[in-house]
Amino acid sequence: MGILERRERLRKQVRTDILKTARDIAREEGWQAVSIRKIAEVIEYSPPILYEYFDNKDKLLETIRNEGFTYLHEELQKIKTLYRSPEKLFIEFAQIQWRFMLEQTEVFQVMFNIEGALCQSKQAYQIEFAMLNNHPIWEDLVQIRQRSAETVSKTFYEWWCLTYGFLMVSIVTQPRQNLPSLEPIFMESVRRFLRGLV
Amino acid sequence: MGILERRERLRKQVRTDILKTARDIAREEGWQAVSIRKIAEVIEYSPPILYEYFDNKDKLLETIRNEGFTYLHEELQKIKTLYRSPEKLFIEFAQIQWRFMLEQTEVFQVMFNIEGALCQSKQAYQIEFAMLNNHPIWEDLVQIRQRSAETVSKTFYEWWCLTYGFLMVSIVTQPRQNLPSLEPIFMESVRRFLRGLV
DNA sequence: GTATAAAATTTAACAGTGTAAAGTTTCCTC
DNA sequence: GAGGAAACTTTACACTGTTAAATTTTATAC
Repeated sequence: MGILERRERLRKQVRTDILKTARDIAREEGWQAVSIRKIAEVIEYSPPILYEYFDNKDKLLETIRNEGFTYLHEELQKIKTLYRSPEKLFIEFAQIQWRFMLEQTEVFQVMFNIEGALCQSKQAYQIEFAMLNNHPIWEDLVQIRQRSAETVSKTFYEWWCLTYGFLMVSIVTQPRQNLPSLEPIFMESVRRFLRGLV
Repeated sequence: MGILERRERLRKQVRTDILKTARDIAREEGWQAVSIRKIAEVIEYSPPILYEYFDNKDKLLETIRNEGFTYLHEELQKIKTLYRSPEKLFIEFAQIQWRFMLEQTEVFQVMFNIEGALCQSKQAYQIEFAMLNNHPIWEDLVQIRQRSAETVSKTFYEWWCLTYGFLMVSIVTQPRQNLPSLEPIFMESVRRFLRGLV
């Protein structure tokens, strides 16, 4: 009896449709324009159906946020096998972060609660910083800085703030067409930071 | 006839009351909880009265944002007379930025559209970056870096992103009670940046 | 002091929001 | 085909920003 499986497939499809629609509306009109009713209209269901898939709007955004962080972790894992030099790895990852912000701006906005995106749950950040010990980029940081674990932990936070902070400021304060011209400046900041570490 | 003047005084008072109330609610419950009706209730007027003072909610937030930037500019002007060394000046200003974020968190949130605060008008940023040429901190940056105007302009943007970016990331991702412990890390980032400039 | 004009303020309304409860339809099993 | 469960919709509530119309308060002229 493939009925249950078919139902399960459909459920999964609707779920991803909801997430995609939310991102689409956010991309077109900004997060302040994303409403349960609008999503429902696009996926051609009545609004309460969304609550069969997500407890509330906040959990929906939390899912998008988590998917964003997951994507970046995966990208980092990929390039970890390509670059042996820690410096190269950091620089490459900074480029990935920049591209991510440009191409999936609306996801980035949810990840850091900017520009009208608001996800009250801060669980993702706790996980992010709790991962410190087995964070994909962590061991490389140890390689560059031959210091105590605490020092490296601090440096990791500095790195986090430098990269994501630069992206946040840029996306919030700069008009879209300006962003590409700012990438070299971002990369120079990253390189300067890495140089300052030795 | 002091009638008109009394009216004008009262108008000014109500206006500042509106701004203060908005900040108060934001401080207590977050910006997503700030509504025209709630502000009206606190200042004991009916909601439409607020539109006699601000065109719309966005302009109200814009005012709070502008006051935030103005405050920081003034603080910078003050310390400019105290410190002759550019490095010292930058470090001191970074400390002022940190204090400002801690003590006027809700204003900082509006300034950078984070955590539910959303002011669509981006005029303040345009002004901020247009001021580049006569920005209070600008001339000191030239002193440290003996380079072309373009290079210094880039470095100014890097500085902006480093400081405000660090604050943004910290305020969004960290629980309140963690923030004080992060100030030294912030200051170290700032010092490392300045060291990297020479 | 009262009538009149102007200014100040409120009430009512519209179209939108997230979300819960109740009602309805569709589907699957026996 | 009947019974029951699953899927889905309708309705409702308490909010939101904002506008137009109605009302009250105030200041001036007689």
